[in-house]
Parts: sequence; C-alpha cells; structure tokens
Amino acid sequence: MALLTGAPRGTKDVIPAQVYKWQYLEDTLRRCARDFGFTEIRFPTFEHTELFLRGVGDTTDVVQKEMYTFQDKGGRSITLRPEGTASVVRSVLENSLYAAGLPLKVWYMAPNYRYEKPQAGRLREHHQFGVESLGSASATADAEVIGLADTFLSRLGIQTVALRINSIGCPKCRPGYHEALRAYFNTHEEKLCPTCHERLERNPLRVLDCKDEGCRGVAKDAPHTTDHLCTECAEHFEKLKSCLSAMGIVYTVDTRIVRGLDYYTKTVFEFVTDCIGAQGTVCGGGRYDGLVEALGGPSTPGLGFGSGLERLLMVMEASGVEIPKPDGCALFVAAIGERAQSEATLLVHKLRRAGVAAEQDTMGRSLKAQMKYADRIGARYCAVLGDDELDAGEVKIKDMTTGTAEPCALSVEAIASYIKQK
RNA sequence: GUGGGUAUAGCUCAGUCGGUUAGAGCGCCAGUUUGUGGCACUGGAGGUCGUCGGUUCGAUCCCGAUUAUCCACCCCA
Repeated sequence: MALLTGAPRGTKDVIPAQVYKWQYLEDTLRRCARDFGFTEIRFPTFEHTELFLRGVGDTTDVVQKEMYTFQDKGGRSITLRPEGTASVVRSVLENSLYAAGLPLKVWYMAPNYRYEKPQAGRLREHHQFGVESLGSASATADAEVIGLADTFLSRLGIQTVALRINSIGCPKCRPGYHEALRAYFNTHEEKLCPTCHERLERNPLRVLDCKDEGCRGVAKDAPHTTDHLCTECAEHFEKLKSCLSAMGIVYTVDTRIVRGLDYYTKTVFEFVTDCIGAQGTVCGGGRYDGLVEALGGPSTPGLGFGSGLERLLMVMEASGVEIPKPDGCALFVAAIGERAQSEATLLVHKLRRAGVAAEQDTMGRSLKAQMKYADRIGARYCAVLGDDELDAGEVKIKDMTTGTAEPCALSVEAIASYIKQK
C-alpha cells in the first residue's frame, strides 16, 4: 500500500486498541491530583516565543536548539510549548489567579513539543502530567508535591522507580558553589572528556552527571552542592528530608542531580527507573522561587513537576502492570432475514438510547459469521432475531461466557432490564 | 547535532551462496449441508522485498545515496 505520508518523525498515534491504557492512566492521575487538592488548568498549545526565552532560560538546550518556533501570519514569533510550567505561570499572572488566595495548586495534562532526535522514551511530541504549587516557600509544600508524585506512581502499580532529591541552592549561594566546582574541575581539567570542557563553561553542575570514566573519577571527590548552601537553603533541605521521612517516602540524596531548565532553585528531584532504556526519568521537577518574578509577576515562590505519560506507560508495560479493559458491547443482536434485519436495527437503536451498549451486523454476514464477530468484539450477551422470534415475541439471550441462553420478551424494556440487572 | 543497528504480507519474522510463479506463524475473509461464537480442519485475499541510482545477461539479495525506524551520546518527561 502506497501511503501518501507517514506521521511526522517523533510522533505517535494512539490506536483504538490501545486507548484504554491512556484513559486509565489519565483517570488515575486526575483522581490523584484531586485528592491532593489540585485543580485543573488548561492553556494554549502555543505561546509567544518570548515566554520561553525568559521562563525556561535562553541558555538551555531546550530553548537553544529544540523549540518549534515559527512566525505566524501576523508576524509574531510563536513557539509550540516545550514544557508546561512557563505557560501555567503566564496564565496565573494574566488571570490574576493568585488574588483568590494562596497557595494556588493546579495540574495540567498536555502535549509538549521539542525538536529532538527520537529514541526510546523520547519523542518530538510527548504528553506530560504536571502540577504547580504557587505561593508557599515552605518545605512542606515541596513534600506535598513530591508526595503527590509518589502516590500516583504507587497507585499506577509502578514499583521500579526510585526518588532522588537534591538542593541546588538559590541565587545567593549558587555562585559560590559554581566557583568552588570550577576551581576543583580546573585542577583536574586534563582528565575530563571534551564535552565536559564545554560544560565547565556553561553549567559546571553537568560535569557531575557525566558517564565518562575519567569524569566520574574526578566527579567522585568534587565538592557537593549541599556543602555550599546558605543557611536558608540548608534549613529548607533539612526540613524537606524530615518531612519525607515522616511521610514514609523513601528517597536518596543525589548531589549529581541537575536539571536542564534555568528556573530551578533549592529543591530538585527525579523519579527514575532503569527498565525503559536510557531515558529513565519518569517524573522530574523542583522549586522555582524566582520564576514568577522573572515573568513580570509579584515575587512568589513555587514548585512543580512534569511527568511523561509515554514513559509512565512504558514503565507500566515493562513491569507487567495489568491495566483493566473497559466493558465493550453488552448485547449483540444477530439477525436472520430482511424482516429481522430491519427489526434488529430498530431494536439496537432503542437499546442504545436506553443506555445499553448494543451492536448489530452491518456487513451482511451469515448468522455464523455474525456470532463469530460478536465473539471477537467481546459481546457479553447475544440475541438471535429471526422470523420465529418475531412471531413468538420472544428472544433467547445467550451468555457468551457460559454459552447458556435464557428467554426474554421481545421488547426494548424487557431486554434492557434483563441486560442491566446482570 | 554525533555514532551504531535495521528496512520482505495488517503483525512477528524466515529466505534467495544474484536466476522462472518470494514463504511461515498469527490476524482477516469464506467454507466444513439447512438458524448459533470460542476448538479443529480446508480454502482465499493480501507484498512494485522502503525509495532512487550503480554493477550485472539478470538485483529483493552486491555497492552507493536517500528516507524512515530502533538504540546510544547530548538533553529531558
């Protein structure tokens, strides 16, 4: 078959046979957000490019080389959203949502676009569930957000993820740390890989995360962020750790965690797995106390996370989580002959209007083929309608799982109540 | 952006040391007598062997390019 064109690189269709998995995942996430007191927010798929330059940070890879940016017919520079947080903050400011009282706790589920080279767990269009909590500077808010992530992961039956946390400090203490880090790495420069020489300039934190053997050796004894925090940041981090422990949430402090978005301050965290390939971060986020102000709003602390739906489904798949399939056809009405055919059409239509998921043949198949079809689509019950039944005013309703049949009066009401009572 | 693997039926894959009509399993459709699915058996439909070019008497197979896809780096969800 010559196909005109395939789907764009890095995008994925969700075919009918698979949607139930997405629906299950989405329902679970929605319920979890509600239980934690978060409400949904929706925003456009594209924004002014400026928002991301300032919000995400114009030195980040996401902004520098991964954005889908174009000029619209009005000459505006528009960008397809590469991540959700900037849009949320923009919407909050634009609609003065903070005026209704703080904290403001919102969640979203939306596609993101990044021009990347696709691989396992990495797409050009991917979907994220994310939450943002604005207004509280307290570590309790951090614990609440992390607690929400921990909860939905466990509700989804995902056990193969580990929580890693770190604190990367604030604008007060971070420069000092960066200096200490640069000074340390400069004394070992000859052992670092070429990419890390670049990293040293842009973001020395990244060197800590390099997988190169030489870099690992050097990074092992590098100064830790946590040793260079100002008292405020250090106290915040301690408070978070004790909150998590009190909540029974297992974590490890990983001083190599660095996030690629500029707005993070203090707490950063990741839930990672090793069962879906190299892109193992299933949920990542942190605090961004300077972001709201950077986007022109009042100085407001906040934090949040993003979680990739495709990756969550991959982990669920890899760890054998069984996702319940929704009910399909409740009653298949097989018809023999033209008279029964049109009676069946009427019957099925009325049953559907009465709330019964009924089906009939539209392919002109033989009775046997109709039965086969009913079986294939997973019909719970099946009724054969022919001249005999029409004359007698009664049909046999066959239970497709047991193979036994019971008689029922040939009326919409009788059949509907028979199916519903089961 | 860099590197490696792969490309044959709807799906998972064989195969041709280069030679006539390219196969299997699963799936789909039909039949195995007259009004009943799952099991079994039989048959059928379905492929320009990713695309373009080169070598050759001859290419699905060898070579080159291109595209797609998978995986890793980078980065992130």
